[in-house]
Amino acid sequence: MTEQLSKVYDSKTVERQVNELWLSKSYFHAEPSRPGQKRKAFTIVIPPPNVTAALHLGHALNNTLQDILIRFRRMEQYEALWMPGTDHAGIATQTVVEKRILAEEGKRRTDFPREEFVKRIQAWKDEYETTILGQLKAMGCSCDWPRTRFTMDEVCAKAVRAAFFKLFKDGLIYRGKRLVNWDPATQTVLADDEVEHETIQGFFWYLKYPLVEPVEIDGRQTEHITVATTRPETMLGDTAVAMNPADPRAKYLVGKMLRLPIVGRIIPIIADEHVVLPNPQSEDEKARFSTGFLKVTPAHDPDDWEIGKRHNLAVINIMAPDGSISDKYGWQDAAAPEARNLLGMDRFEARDAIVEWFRQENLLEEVRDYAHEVGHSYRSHVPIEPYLSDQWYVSVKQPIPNLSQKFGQGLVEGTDVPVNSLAGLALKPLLDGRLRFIPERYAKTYQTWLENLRDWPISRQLWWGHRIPVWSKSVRDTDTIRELSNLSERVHSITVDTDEGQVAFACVAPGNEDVEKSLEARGWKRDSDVLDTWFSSALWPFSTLGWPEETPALRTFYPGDVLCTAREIITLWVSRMVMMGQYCAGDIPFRDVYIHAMIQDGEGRKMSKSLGNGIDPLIAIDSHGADAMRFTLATMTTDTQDIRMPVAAMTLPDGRTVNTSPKFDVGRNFCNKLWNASRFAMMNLEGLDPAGFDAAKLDISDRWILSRLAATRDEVTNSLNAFKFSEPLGQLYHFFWNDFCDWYLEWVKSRMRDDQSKAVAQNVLAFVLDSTLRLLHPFIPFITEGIYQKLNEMAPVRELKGIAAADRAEAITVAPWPAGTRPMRDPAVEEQIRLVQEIVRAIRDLRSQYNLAPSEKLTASINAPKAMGDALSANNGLICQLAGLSELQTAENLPKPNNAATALVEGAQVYVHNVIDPEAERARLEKHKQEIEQAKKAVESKLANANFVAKAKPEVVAQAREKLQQLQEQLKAVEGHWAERKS
RNA sequence: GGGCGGUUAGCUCAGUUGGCUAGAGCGCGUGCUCGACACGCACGAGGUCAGAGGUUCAAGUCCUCUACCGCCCA
Repeated sequence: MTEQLSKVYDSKTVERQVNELWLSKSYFHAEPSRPGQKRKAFTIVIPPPNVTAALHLGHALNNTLQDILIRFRRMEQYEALWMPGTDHAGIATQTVVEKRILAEEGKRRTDFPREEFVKRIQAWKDEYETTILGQLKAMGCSCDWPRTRFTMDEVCAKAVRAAFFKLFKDGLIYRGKRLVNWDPATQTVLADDEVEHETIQGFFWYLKYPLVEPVEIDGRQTEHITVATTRPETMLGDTAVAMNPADPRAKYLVGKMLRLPIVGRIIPIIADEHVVLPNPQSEDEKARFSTGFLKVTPAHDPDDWEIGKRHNLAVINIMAPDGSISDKYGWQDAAAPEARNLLGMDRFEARDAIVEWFRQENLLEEVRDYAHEVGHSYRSHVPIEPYLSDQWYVSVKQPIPNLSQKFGQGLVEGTDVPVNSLAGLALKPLLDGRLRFIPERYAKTYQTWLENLRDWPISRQLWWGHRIPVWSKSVRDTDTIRELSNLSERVHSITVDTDEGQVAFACVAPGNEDVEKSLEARGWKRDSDVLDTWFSSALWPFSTLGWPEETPALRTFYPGDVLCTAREIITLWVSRMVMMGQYCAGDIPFRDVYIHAMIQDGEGRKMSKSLGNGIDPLIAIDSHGADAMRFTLATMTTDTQDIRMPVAAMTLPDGRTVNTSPKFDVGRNFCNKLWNASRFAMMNLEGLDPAGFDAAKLDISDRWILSRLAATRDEVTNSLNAFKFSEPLGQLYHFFWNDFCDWYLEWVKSRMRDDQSKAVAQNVLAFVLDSTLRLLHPFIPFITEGIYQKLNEMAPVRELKGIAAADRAEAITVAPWPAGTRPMRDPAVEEQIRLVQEIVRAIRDLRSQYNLAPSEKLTASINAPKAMGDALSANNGLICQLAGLSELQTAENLPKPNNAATALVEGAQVYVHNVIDPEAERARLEKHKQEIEQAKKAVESKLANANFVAKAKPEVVAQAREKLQQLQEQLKAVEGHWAERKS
């Protein structure tokens, strides 16, 4: 005899054993040679977690959902590839390591040579990559582990070089002087999406600027105009003051000159429609705060930059890269002592000093409280400084002529986005319906972003990342151009006018280290910046498969199928993958984008380190088990935006206090139930003989559970196809716990003691258990595999001869998804059992109401109409078994015995005999009567409404009539009994 | 400022195209230690579906407005 399942479900043991099995057998490996006529490929690429830190619960959710999808498809016999890996996360990782080294060693990045510092980050990456991959395995993620990639490994680096070169050659990469989002703390540029907007309680300062010559306005001598600003320190770089031409004062003032305080610079008053007209009564806050005069600082404000371009204003940068006031970066008229005093001050110090100066000079007219949005670095959290800087850009709306044949040309309808521009390549598939968001509403985020897309700044002043493969040299050196001319295929170059004259920039194609060396030997300098992290992330779906090489993996698994991610990176990441997928690999990288919810704590706050409300997946796995965690996460995944997960502290044996959630109990309880039900089933499978099965001998409970199984199988399959997660789990929960455990297993117990019925029951039991495990496997893979392995020992063949063939597998993870079993569906049987269940519940209710011990066998009878009575009589045994009856009689017009308690079930009256508590019975009947009367009144008034009868669908009216009749009968019965009791 | 989501039982959430007396899990109450499971079994209590108005024979569901909570973008 084989050993049974252990009595207690121990998640840790099962998870360890099962993981060993899976990994030793390489079940998750996807082989490019296998897909063909019969077998199709199915691909999901993991959103590569950042190597900055260990995974949190959001990752657990994200990866659980991906695993459910990939396991489902693998069981559906797709060649399913889940590509794993991690992301170097440039700025984020570098910042984390910088902070740690500063805290532990008191050293800054600049204290290290570049190579050495990068090595330190590499070490951090190695540590966290190991942690992360370990976490994913602990969660049960069925990734193709040997394929694991890292965005900076050799394979990905090659793709980055190839993609960059292609863009450069197509003229899509350019160097531009632009106002960028500058983070003075980390001293790097941030993309628009990396800027977080926070509302700040700040001030509007009203500064008076003197006119060079006083001006008479409507008879009044005017010596000053007043500008309002939230950032007074930028006034040092003002090169004009603008006013709206519609302002009545404009005709007197436009063209006049001002003397800029502190600096003494003479600047003009210009007319620009961008300026908001003052209006104290306006709804618009800006109009209420406006003076009508806008100081224009082109070097330090994006709007002013635009105004400056329109009016050809000078651009004066007054700050050093660290955000301090400086005359070394473009400010040349800092001669006045007041101005020189400010040099070297931090921007916020300078703000205070300048406001103070205005106050002392009586030029500070007013200070008003003002709440406004200020951009902050998502990394260092300091306010962003708009800053003038040379950066590399990718042109996103420029038509790419060599793609017009494949992708067409002209504009995407209703936009200024050319079809064959990068933005167009990403936008068009959505509009064509080839790219789909689930839930659909997120398509709008994607679409709007692409329609309003600005060029993508891709250089970052960091050390950790893909170094930009561009070398430069001044053209004044006469050799420069000649040096390039014989390298045409391996190098592409452009010439740019810079402050230092003409400079040649050469991009070297990948795999030409010799060229790089020879250029450097001749004085060419490699760009010291690295690429935006999202550049390599954008290539992830194909760089991981070996692009630009035409590898078998790339041919088989690209384009992929599903991307599963959070909504916050729809713009940053999803759109860029589509863009680059189209541009580099010629097709969209996936068809379906599933956007899942964000996990919040019980109060609806984001989980974060600073709030201390995060949950470590490994802690949840430790406290409840990986399957329990997955079950709970999946069951909470509906298509809402947020998931609330109450957080509770827990003390570990070692005394540490950590967070977990009572929500995981739901999953743990389910797993425990599954374990025990399986254990019970297997205890009864000894001597199972598939050959002895005879479909003709199925009893009604068998036919019922098979029908329910078939229905559940179809529902779950449909739900998963539609990217539902909570729904299929709910269906399985109900089927397994309510149908299978509460009813079928209870009924099967007695049949197991009877040799006549045992053979059939055993076969059905084994079959249903097997199918149930398979349906549950994508959600809770460990426990289902553990039980399946045992089932393979105990009952190697699970088939129902003539109904369902055996399709065994050595592991459930590679077992086929249960086949459609439509012939097993039997609505008539389901209806009969439903009725049986109603009767059983009614009797249990009476038992409970009259405090009859569960062990006490009762006698009952049922007065039911002929058809119903016949059905019930046929199932007498089932009712007696689960209602605890020793005797049950069912017939039409059966009189009510004395001392019986009554329950009404549809058209039938159920009598439980020898219950002697007339008082309680009368109260019950009274209550019942009221309920029925109330329901009856509702239906009656509906039917009394002529409009309802005339306009509602006929079947609805018929239904109402039927209902009324039933209620009338019930009322009659109840009234009869009630009267009886009363007498 | 623009966009999106939410508000249903004490809690966390379901509720398809409008149609039986609005469901589940947890929690709560009562009773169960009968040979799988107390992480369990049975039964039960608990809801003016945020508010107002409208469409309709019929509204949790569709429309309008309001309030509150939250997210994304500028």
